[in-house]
Amino acid sequence: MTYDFNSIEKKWQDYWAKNETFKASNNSDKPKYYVLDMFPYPSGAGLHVGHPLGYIASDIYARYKRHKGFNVLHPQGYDSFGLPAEQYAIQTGQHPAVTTETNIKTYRRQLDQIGFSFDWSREVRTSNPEYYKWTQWIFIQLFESWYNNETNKSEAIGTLISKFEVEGNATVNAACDDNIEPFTAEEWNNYTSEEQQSILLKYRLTYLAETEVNWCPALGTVLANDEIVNGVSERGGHPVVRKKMTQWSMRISAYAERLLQGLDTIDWTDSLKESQRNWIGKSVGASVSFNVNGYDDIIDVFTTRPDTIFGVSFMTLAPEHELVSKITTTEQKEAVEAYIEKTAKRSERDRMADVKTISGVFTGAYAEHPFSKEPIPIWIGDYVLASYGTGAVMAVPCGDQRDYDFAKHFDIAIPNIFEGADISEEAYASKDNVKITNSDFLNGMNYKKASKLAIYQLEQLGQGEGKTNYRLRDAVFSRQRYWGEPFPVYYVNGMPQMIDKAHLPIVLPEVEKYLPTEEGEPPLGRADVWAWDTKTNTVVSNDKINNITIHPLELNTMPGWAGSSWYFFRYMEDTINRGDAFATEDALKYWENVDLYIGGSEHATGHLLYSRFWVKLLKDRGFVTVEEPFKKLINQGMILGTSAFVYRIGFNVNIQPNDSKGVVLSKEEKEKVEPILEKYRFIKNRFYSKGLKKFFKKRIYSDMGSEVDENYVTHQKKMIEEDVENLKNELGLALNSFDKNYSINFNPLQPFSIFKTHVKVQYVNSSDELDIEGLKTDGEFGEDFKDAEFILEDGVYKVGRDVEKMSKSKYNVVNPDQIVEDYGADSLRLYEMFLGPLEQYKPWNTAGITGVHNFLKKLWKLYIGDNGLKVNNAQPTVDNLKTLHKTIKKVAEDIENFSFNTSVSTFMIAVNELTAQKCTSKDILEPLLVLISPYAPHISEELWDQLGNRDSISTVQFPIFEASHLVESSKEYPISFNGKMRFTLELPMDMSKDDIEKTVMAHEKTIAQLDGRTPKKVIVVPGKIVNIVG
RNA sequence: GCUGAAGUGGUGGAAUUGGUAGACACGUUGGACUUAAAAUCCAAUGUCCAUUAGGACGUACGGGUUCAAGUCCCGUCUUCAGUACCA
Repeated sequence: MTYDFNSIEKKWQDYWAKNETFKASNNSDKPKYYVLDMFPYPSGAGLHVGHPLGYIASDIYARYKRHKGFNVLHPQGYDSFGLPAEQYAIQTGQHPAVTTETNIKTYRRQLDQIGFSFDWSREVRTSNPEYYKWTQWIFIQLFESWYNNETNKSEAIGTLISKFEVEGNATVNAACDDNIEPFTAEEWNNYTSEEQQSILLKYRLTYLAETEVNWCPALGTVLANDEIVNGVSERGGHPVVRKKMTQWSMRISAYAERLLQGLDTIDWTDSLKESQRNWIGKSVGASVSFNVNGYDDIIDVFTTRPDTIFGVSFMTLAPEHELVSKITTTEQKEAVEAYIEKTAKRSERDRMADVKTISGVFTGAYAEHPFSKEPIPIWIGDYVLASYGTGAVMAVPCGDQRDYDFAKHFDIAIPNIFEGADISEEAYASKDNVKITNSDFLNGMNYKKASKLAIYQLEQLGQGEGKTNYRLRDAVFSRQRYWGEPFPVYYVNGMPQMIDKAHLPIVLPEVEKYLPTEEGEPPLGRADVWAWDTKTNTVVSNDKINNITIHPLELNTMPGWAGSSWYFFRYMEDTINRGDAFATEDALKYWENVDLYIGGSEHATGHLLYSRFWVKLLKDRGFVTVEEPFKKLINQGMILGTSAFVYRIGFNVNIQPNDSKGVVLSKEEKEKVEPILEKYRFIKNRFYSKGLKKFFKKRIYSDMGSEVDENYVTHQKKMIEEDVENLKNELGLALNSFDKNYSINFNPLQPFSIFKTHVKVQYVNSSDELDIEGLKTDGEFGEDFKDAEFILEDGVYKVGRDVEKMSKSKYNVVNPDQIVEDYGADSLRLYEMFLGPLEQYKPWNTAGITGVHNFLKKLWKLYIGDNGLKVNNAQPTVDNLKTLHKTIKKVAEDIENFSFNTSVSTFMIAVNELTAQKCTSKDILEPLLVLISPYAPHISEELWDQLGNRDSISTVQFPIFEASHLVESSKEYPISFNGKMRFTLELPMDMSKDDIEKTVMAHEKTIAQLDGRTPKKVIVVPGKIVNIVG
């Protein structure tokens, strides 16, 4: 019997599905363990070998935990709202729900064939109305909440209204908009309903506000900060501009401190926590108010260095600052306006890219120093960002490099307030090891003391206070897209109203086209049936809108992160109970939160921050009991593709007039010559093998002279002679017809250009040799290679290789389907783990899979011989037991440490040893299968079955390690001389230090090594090493 | 610039508290089996010197601590990732 992996894997996958082997129970005596993968977006391209990496790791862990006696929840689902399906819909007119369904089918088939132990009965899809009903419900909860800074948690909006009714807003300490006017209880009670609603919006955790958003014209939508990379959109790389729009926002900033503090309670990687800390960007300092001379206005600034208050020599406002136009003097008006116009034109991207250029204008106005009462000139400059802090800074050039550069550039005074600091070249930016001077009452103090006192004195003046600032901005929540969750919102007189929970879900309407309307409204603006009837509580036709009982519905949809911010709770609930709640109290109580979460690090500041925010809100409002969604998180590294390249060349030719005057070609002449030059600049149809590339690095053979070796010249000559001749002939013909004399010159430094083109990795074997015929007949490349000529080296065409991200456009994608068919899912699983540490980025190389595949064949042969099962009840030998228990120990440690690559090696060693030992003992081979089963479940189930077991191996107890089997009676001691190992010597384990020394010193090899010298010292570490010094 | 991670054979990688560097694989070379191929099995494989015995060098680079350093300390370089006028 041979190892027929295809039928074995099919058999067990069917068995697991039929018996619901991995269905989790919400009622169990066993301890719970929740293992979760970041759920995939089902793209049209299907899975490539990089995708399952994390799933395999989490599956091994889940299966291990089952062996360890845990009730394991290991679900999977789809993040099925998203841009690609919508883009596809725009192009083809196909409904995104249809393509999404097709893609999910492909994903499911691909996932199933890898043998994951998912509980599919709990699947979720964010685009299913029964799911997004609850996303809409959570949105309503956010709307119905405000953040009370006194209790440091969110409360129902009703508690805020009660306060307003009794005390007004003076005593309320809430996370809210900063432009709220104070009002009394009486005023509140006299406001119209609309005025009240408008005020409440400024307190709600999700609110409608006109915000500056990142508008991406190419995508026709708004993007969140984390969806922009280097000033362009993450998807597609389109430019992004600032634009004011009325949008739903999430008041995540209310949770900044708790999001920061919470990081200390969770087991995530340091780099991930650091990313979130940076994103939250807490800075502690003070706010200081400067009076503007001649006006009633004040300028508030935030500073982290209140101790340097006496070092202020100017102030800088962002060009967008609201006071600029008011305080600018007539003399400076023109310059200021010109500057504002100039900076407004510069895109955010330009401003970010160009950090070096210093620019700014004096407004002519002065502020008053709070202590010295000296006048301080007020400047504007675009190095101050309107969106951070108050959009104004107190500039302390001696202590801040940007202020320093600005002062130097505009020749503003740089007073030194640091004792003994040299500020002739740059600012002294460090807080440490320096005392304040020239600063009145702060003289002689260090940073800490001076800051404290400065804040105290500012408070006495009523011109400042201690303050903490966060970089974290509120998150824009509206998207001008079709394929996302509709908001459960309609508008009465422009004021948003929530639809009652009882009427959810509000289902995405049908539209004819998935594009924005001609008026620039989002795609939902095209829906004909998209109005809310408050009498019948149904969605009705738009033409019925009367703005009395029937109102327009919200046209935006929610962003991608809405559905993914809470899906981990949905899995906790069995499908049957999902109607009444997003998850029942019992389910939430039992599963609590995710014990292990595995996914990519690209979600560091998006999904992983927003989920934490929503969970904290749900906790505050009493819907869940946990403060954090993911206890432990591991980032799997990306599997990279090894791209293959073929090479083409071209000539860099110049045409020069023979007279020295350097007359250029006339227009007509140029027209004649250009096409010829173009033809040879890139010789399209000829491909050179990689090794021949080097012959094109240097000069053309004809002007090489004798300095170059024979080989070089002959090679190059052979290959390009014809081309050069043709080029010269064709050009010569053209040039001869001209009046002037021209000559053809190859660019002396770089006569050739080398071009590389991606080719499909499928046509390249493990020795980098290209299957030319396969490539030529590949339809996908069209005519590109059909008539091409391939110049070989040593009889073959060698491609160049480079490691890049796996992507369809780079032709380096490896599909797992083919691998599963050729080697089996168990081989794929083992190999993905064997590649290297989970967290690391690593290139894929299919050739190596034969190693793990051979291992599985050897494993099979250990159990099954030509005449069937070899396993018997033989008494295990000491060596058998040693091998087994060594393996148990190592594998258990590896899994706990997520070091899956090393356990695969351990299995190989174990099987190699047991094969050599000719082990047939069931007592050894049965537990070995349990060890291997999390990694290679199909073969393990099959052999387990053949050993006569009736039930699945999946919940069999993990073998128990017994140290007694590893106790050695002797040790192969390395004997080193001056730290260098020279030979080994087997000595009894219980031999004393002195005896070891005596035995070693008496050994002939020691004597030979020493060659008559007397050692200075002999180090003996029993059980470890002997080192002879001297 | 800042923050974080990393740098080990031809390749992926191993070495858990400082104690035999290169486990386990891939690849390569040679051999066995076969009419042949595939599959399988055996052997060699860090570099250099040497017929052998053996020796020298060797974990990015330069120093240091130690009987002993891939591992600890100081400095430098390179790569990758994140972030960036954040006051």
